[in-house]
Amino acid sequence: MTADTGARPPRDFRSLRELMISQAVKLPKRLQQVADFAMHFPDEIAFGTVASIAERANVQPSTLVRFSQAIGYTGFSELQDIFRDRLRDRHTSYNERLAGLRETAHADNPAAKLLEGFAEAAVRSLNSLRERLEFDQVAAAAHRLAAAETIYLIAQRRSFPITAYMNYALGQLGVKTVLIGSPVGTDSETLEFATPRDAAVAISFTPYAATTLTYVRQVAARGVPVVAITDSPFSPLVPASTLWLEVVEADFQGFRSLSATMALVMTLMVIVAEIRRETQ
Amino acid sequence: MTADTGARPPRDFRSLRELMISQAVKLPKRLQQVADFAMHFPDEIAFGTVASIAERANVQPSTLVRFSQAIGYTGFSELQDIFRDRLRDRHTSYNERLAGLRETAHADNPAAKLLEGFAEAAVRSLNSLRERLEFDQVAAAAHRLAAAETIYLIAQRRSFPITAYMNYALGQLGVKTVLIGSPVGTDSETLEFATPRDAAVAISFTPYAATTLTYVRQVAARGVPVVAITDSPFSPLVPASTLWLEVVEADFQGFRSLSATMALVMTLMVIVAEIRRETQ
DNA sequence: CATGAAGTGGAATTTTTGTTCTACTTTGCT
DNA sequence: AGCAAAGTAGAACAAAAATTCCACTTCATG
Repeated sequence: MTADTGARPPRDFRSLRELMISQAVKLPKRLQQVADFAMHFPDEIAFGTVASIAERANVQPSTLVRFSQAIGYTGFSELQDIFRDRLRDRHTSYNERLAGLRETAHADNPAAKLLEGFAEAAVRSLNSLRERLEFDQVAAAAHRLAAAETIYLIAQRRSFPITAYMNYALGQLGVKTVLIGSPVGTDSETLEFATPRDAAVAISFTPYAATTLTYVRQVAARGVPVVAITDSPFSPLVPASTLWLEVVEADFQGFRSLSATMALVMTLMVIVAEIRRETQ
Repeated sequence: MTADTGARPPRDFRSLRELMISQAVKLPKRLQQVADFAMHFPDEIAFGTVASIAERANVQPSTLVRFSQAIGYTGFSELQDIFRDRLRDRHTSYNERLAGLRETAHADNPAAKLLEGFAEAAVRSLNSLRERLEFDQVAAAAHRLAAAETIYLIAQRRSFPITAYMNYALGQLGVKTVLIGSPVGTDSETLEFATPRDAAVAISFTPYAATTLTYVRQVAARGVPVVAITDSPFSPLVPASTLWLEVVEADFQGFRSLSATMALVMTLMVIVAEIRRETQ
């Protein structure tokens, strides 16, 4: 064993990078060459094989293993994991570090840990939405909804709060809505009043609530345009709807965030209100 | 060979995604399951091994290979390359893209700007909560609620979705709740059943809904412990409640985020459930 | 410049991984 | 209901990978 300090090796890319740059451990020529290569082409380390990387770095395969061990890992694969994690949840890495800092601060406080988890899941969901949302579809959905006389809001269980909020907010904006999911149990009858001049918004995530799907099919059969908000192209809502938007919420401890969906419907509602104002 | 169209398979992630969504090739159940998984956890495909992915997706290793071949690749590795390439050129420019894409590409896109605003407000709210929340108070609140026979949930207007969510989630956790704010108009009578052995959660932000305050005073007068969630020490809810938690939500275009409050109540609910489990 | 320790290259070995094959199950059709 | 076709699970196999090992080279030191 060469430069092994006995200390534990870095668990994340950031500190591994620090270590390599600082040269706290003086590495022999070939190993230093590997370090340089790794900092220069981190993706190569993440995706390559020992053989392929060795070739590109003009080094023997065994050198890569020795390098990994010199830093303190048991083998090359462990080192590679660090490089892969870095690419895994690209946008979470920053937040995770923040979380790590906080965790040490309130290490023994379960409430702090939980809040951190939920907040982190929410932020992750929001970032993924920012990156992946198809804004054309949002605009198309908004036009559909703006043209509707009445907007029927369909959601059950954990998605119900979203439609409850839409019901309130759209009311404030002067848009006529009907909130499905009332405890009165007359939802199906209520939906019989919907016409093709109206529209519906349906929200459902895995595992898709059966009644939501039933209602969507009911109104779709009546020719009512349906905007679905769901979490996968393979959601049963997709084939039943006119138009759909994808939101994937991260979860923590089995509780799925609602933040991204909330942000999406807020966006949608504001655009609907704007179109209404323009076309009046 | 199954659904192989003979056509050449996609060379980049984007078109592969399209293909899977469009269902141009109708896939059998297990292969569809793989497609679903791949779209949900693309990173898993990029870094995992056939065995590890198969396990996570609840599928046999051979299914992954058949899936790849059904799309037109010669084997799994070719498919995996697509997923890896996607991460390769993403990360390098992620920060630039974040800054650049949003401002240049969507410069004229109102939907993107709105979403950006709402997402940003949500993140800001969450961060402020993380920094400022008094975790001791959360623990105290959780103990009060855990000791309650029934938890009454009081909120109106824009806060109602929060209690609607709590009603659902606490139900899942086996905690008995009563959701105030039903359209039936019998809320005040319902609250007459509350006793000091119960508890209430009241949520209200500026401008404080009058009925929420009325209800809080009503139950407080009956000796029911009240946990208030509000946005200022000067909120009228504070003097009327046993215990209060502060959440300040940022807003954008007049729409206040609900993300921080959501994260807070999730935290609270999990702790309540934990205490219940321990003391039973 | 002799000598031991550290470093290195390349082949040998072991482990992991992707792929193929076959018996069995499900599905769709008459 | 019966039968062919399509789909699937799981083990067997082949390929490719990581790791180890050992002979050889370089370097520092007295």
